[in-house]
Amino acid sequence: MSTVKIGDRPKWRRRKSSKSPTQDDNDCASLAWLLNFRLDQIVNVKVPDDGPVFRKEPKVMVPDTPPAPRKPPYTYPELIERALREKGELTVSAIYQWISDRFPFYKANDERWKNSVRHNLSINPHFRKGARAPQGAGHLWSLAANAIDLLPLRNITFEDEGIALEPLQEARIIPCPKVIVLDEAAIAAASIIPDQDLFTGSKMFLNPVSAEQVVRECGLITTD
DNA sequence: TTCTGTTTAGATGGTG
DNA sequence: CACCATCTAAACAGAA
Repeated sequence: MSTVKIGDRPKWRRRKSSKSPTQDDNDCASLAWLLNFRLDQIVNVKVPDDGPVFRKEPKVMVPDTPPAPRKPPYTYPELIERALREKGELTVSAIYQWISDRFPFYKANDERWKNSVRHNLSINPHFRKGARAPQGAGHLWSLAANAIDLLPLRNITFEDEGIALEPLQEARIIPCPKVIVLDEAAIAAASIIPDQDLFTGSKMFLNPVSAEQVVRECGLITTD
């Protein structure tokens, strides 16, 4: 498990641009370099991180700011999953709201964790994008039919954190059309079956595992 | 313009 | 050490 991040220390790192360098990037007058600049890497001085600032006097260290809320021990997929199990289906902004309401660590005006939430919604097959939201921007997100409960896998619960949770309702499951489920199975199968041609449907299996078998073995659900 | 959604890339920590 | 899961950052496109 990763243990970093928000609030631990700033990351003055910027991703290398995938674009070719522009004139501005090479221009000495550009201030873009400043974003990467850390004084403490150039000279031997201590640059305080973003954490609470401590006064030197009195002898007892007193934080100037109240202690920052501790990062909850849940991953983003776990947080999103719980929100969706509790509410059925939510827009992205409602997921933000659900998380920041329950976990002060995730401040409503912090863009960083929200980016991660969107990232997880996009890449995690646990989550399905449904119809457009009736009002507001974006779509309604819900749990995929084959989504399993993530938290029990780690033997933790939200109650461990003293978080007041509403009773779970039967999550609204977006039924996956069989073709989509089989696509996922085909992808899974492709990872264990060398030389399978997904496009031509070639049957040159080195290991005779069919997509249907993967569906069965992996517990994927088909909806006819 | 802002928000949403997708994608890519890199960092980090755990595990075998 | 390699691999994996996760987190974070960022670029970018499309919709409202």
